[in-house]
Amino acid sequence: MASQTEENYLKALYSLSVGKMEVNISELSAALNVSNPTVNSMVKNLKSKGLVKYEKYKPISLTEKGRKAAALIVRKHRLTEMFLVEKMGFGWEEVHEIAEQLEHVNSSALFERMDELMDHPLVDPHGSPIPDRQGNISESAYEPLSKFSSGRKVKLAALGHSSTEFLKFLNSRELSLGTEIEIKSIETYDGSMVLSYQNHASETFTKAVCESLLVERVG
Amino acid sequence: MASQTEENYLKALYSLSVGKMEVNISELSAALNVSNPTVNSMVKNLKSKGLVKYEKYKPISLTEKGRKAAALIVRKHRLTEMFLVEKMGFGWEEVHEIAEQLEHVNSSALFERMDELMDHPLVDPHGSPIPDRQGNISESAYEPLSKFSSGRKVKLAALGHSSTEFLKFLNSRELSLGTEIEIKSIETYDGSMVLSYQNHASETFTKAVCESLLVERVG
DNA sequence: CTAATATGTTAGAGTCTTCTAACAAATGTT
DNA sequence: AACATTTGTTAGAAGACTCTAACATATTAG
Ligand SMILES: [Mn+2]
Ligand SMILES: [Mn+2]
Ligand SMILES: [Mn+2]
Ligand SMILES: [Mn+2]
Repeated sequence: MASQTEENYLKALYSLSVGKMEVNISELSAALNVSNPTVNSMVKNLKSKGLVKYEKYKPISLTEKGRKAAALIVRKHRLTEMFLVEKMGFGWEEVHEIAEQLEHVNSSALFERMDELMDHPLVDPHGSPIPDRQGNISESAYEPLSKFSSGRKVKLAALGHSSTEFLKFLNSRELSLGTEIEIKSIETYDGSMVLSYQNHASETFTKAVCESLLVERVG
Repeated sequence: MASQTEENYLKALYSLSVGKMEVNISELSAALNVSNPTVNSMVKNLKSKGLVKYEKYKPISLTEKGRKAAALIVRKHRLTEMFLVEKMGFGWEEVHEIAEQLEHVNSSALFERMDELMDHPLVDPHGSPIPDRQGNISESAYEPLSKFSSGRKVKLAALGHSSTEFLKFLNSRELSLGTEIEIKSIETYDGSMVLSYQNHASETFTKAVCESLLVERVG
């Protein structure tokens, strides 16, 4: 059984590994808000437990065992977030901090019950996929809105990141997952996009925002 | 903010203080499954934080601050147990271990939402009262079934203790909170009672069991 | 009241997680 | 290539929580 601290290291390593296959000591210390020497010693510890691959001065990667362990924590995190939104009425911007704690609860019964009560959801409230009981995850193939051109109709499917500030910003624009969006025009100077959706005829979003809006084609 | 470990000490101290006003080092170490010296040093630590009163070789008691802190953890524990039973379909014998972990989650929003979703329940699934937001608790005045005499009609209101084994035993006899019970007869030799309730015309319970069945008079 | 027993305390140490200071290796820049 | 910068490692220490062994005090029994 990994400690709560070890679990947080595994999960951070897992998130940082998306796309890339290897992670630096410094990236991990930044993500976890601890010093480099702290990460260095914890990585040695995780190596001794067969959870990470690591050689002095080389980047770190998860072993298959470590990847699975991390995915199962992510599963608990995302099931919790979805449960808080779907069954307890929280907003999508309120759930991450709570899930950060609940993900360490040791009770398969609790998370299996959440899963059942929600009819086995496939994604969390931010559109990120929920790993299955075996730790397998179907990485979603959505593309950033910024990749599309004027006139295109798309549907908001997920977010590139889910900071509270970003989520509150989207709330203020009444933009939520599943919303159908039409690209009215694109400003060539700074890449900002003018969008139309629901009862918003014309809302402008910066390029940075549009890169974090992951969408799928519609129609 | 008290650590999870400190919270468990406070809560144990709180439970052991019911009735009595003071608690021994040894009682506490037995309850928490740690050694006497461990408790000794933790008690000094809690004293330094103003949570307990303690002098060398004397029994321990909670300060008002400590009592309130403990009651608020008990509140989270019992709200969680009730939520797991009422909203997630767990049995009353399954929830204690999960609540033992969830009670340490730092999120007033989570527990307030549970409270709201259940319409501010007054007791947990074992009939124990839930302290209010201020840490006030209304100690219930139920009496053990063993105190009553033959012919008396009562209603099961709470349990003297809630070990998994006891709860499973009550499940096997289809006895749950709220059940109306009539005392058919009492065996003078060993104090065992023959009870009638619901579709059980005649069930015998030992004195020990009847002392843990807390009831209120009916009719 | 003394002796035996039970209970509580101190000392010293170990694990886990973290830090800072100092040093070493790798990388980037002229 | 030589120097400067970034990145990673080692050493040493601290705090939180736990233990065992040894000692001290309090309680109980004769
Ligand atoms: Mn999250
Ligand atoms: Mn976490
Ligand atoms: Mn309980
Ligand atoms: Mn607990």
